[in-house]
Amino acid sequence: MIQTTDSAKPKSRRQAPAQPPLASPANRMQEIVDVLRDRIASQQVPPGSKLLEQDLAEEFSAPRTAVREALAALEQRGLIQRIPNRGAVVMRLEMEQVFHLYDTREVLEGLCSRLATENSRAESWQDLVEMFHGPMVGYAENADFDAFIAGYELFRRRSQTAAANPILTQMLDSIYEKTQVLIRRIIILPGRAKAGLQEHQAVLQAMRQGDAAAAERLRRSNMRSAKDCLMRYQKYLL
Amino acid sequence: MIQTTDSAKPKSRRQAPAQPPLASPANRMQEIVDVLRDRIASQQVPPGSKLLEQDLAEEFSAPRTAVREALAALEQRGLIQRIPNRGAVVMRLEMEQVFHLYDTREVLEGLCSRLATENSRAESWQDLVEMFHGPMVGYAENADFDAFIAGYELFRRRSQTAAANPILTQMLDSIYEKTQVLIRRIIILPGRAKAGLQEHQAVLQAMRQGDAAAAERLRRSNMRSAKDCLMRYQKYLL
DNA sequence: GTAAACACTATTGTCGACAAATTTGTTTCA
DNA sequence: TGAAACAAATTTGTCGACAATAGTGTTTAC
Repeated sequence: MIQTTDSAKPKSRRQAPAQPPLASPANRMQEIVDVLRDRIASQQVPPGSKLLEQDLAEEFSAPRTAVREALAALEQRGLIQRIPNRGAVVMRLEMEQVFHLYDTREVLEGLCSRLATENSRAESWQDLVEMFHGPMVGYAENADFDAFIAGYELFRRRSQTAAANPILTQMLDSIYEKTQVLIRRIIILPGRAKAGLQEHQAVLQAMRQGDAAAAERLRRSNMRSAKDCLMRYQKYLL
Repeated sequence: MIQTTDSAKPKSRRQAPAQPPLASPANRMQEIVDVLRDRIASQQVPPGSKLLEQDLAEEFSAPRTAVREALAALEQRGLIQRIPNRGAVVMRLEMEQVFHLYDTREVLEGLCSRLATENSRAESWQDLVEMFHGPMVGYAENADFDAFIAGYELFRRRSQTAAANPILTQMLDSIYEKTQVLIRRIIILPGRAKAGLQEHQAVLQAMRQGDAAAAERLRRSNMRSAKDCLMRYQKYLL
């Protein structure tokens, strides 16, 4: 009933293909998940929207079963809510939940910055330091929020990659995909872009000096500051 | 195609049943997930075991589709690995991954202790303080590891409840269900039970005094200490 | 005219049959 | 004897049909 498959090859048999396909035919579902995830994160489909299995099946020209699996996956990720016999709606995030997300994100981002600093040569952050003291300053002053946010994202990606912790990455991603849309609303709040810029500069300086503890502390205070801003202006946001 | 369902009741219709059933008929699958989760976490089914859909379907007397959904859920939780056309095997955790789990857990547990302290009256921790200075001392000395671990779990549960952060709870749980089996191996390492006891006493003292920052710091150093112990003896563990 | 009872439609949930792929067993050939 | 080629059985993947449930519109009774 339960057999542990300790990989021992008693006989030389036909060996498995070096490249387990897993690309084209099998996971038609994963594509549906990804597309819906993006739509939800970017609010192309607004919170509260109903997701009809039939419609999605036609749109992706996939059987309803595949759509169903995709919806199950999105439910587990907390992006949609499914009520038995009533269907799936895009999760609506309450302010309280946003605060919970930010509290959690604070410590995870701190860890991410610390690990990234510990695992990299200090000089490897030089280009980001220059970016945040050069172009990013202009973006903030000119209110070019798209470019500004793109800078943030680059910093995030680089940090996550350097941190090299898949569990951490997964958890941070699961937070991002829920709060992504908030960034654009926070950044336009009075003084927030400038404050965020300075805080990022401070974090990067610590990383550039190889001071992992300081990087963690500063990144946390950065997140905390963003949350404070959010709390102060919450009436204008949701 | 996309209609936001703003809950407005234009007419007084038959209203939905006060208790959305969601208990008996609908989620036959959830039970399968829970059972399998427990078996995997407790290593009743060892890492590397193959999980056959047919067998599980018969055991739970459920259609194979339900089992399939359950397996998809377990895969997303990172408890099993599914290879297309080849089936599902219980995930085997490498030492490297364990370290990643512990790094992440460190900051999350720290947050948990801090929030728990902030949200509760300081006196509410009195009973746990007494437990960790009373019975738990005996369990550690007599090597009654079952009782000792039960004490740990009580502390965890109380902390999580007091922290009142669902996102945090979910993430910590997803770590627990992967490392649960390790606790029993760490606790028997030379000096670990005693060290763990003292560290918990310190955390609880901070919580008892309402010092949230200290609670976070001490809990983190507790986790770090457990990880160090794990690293030192890793040869004897995996 | 309002509200309950009924019928109809739309949508989700369940299930088994069939197809595709992999593994296992057997035979064949050097 | 051993490895390749073939055949059989097991296992996973896909799909559409049917059942069950919730939502909507209509009728009926008071």
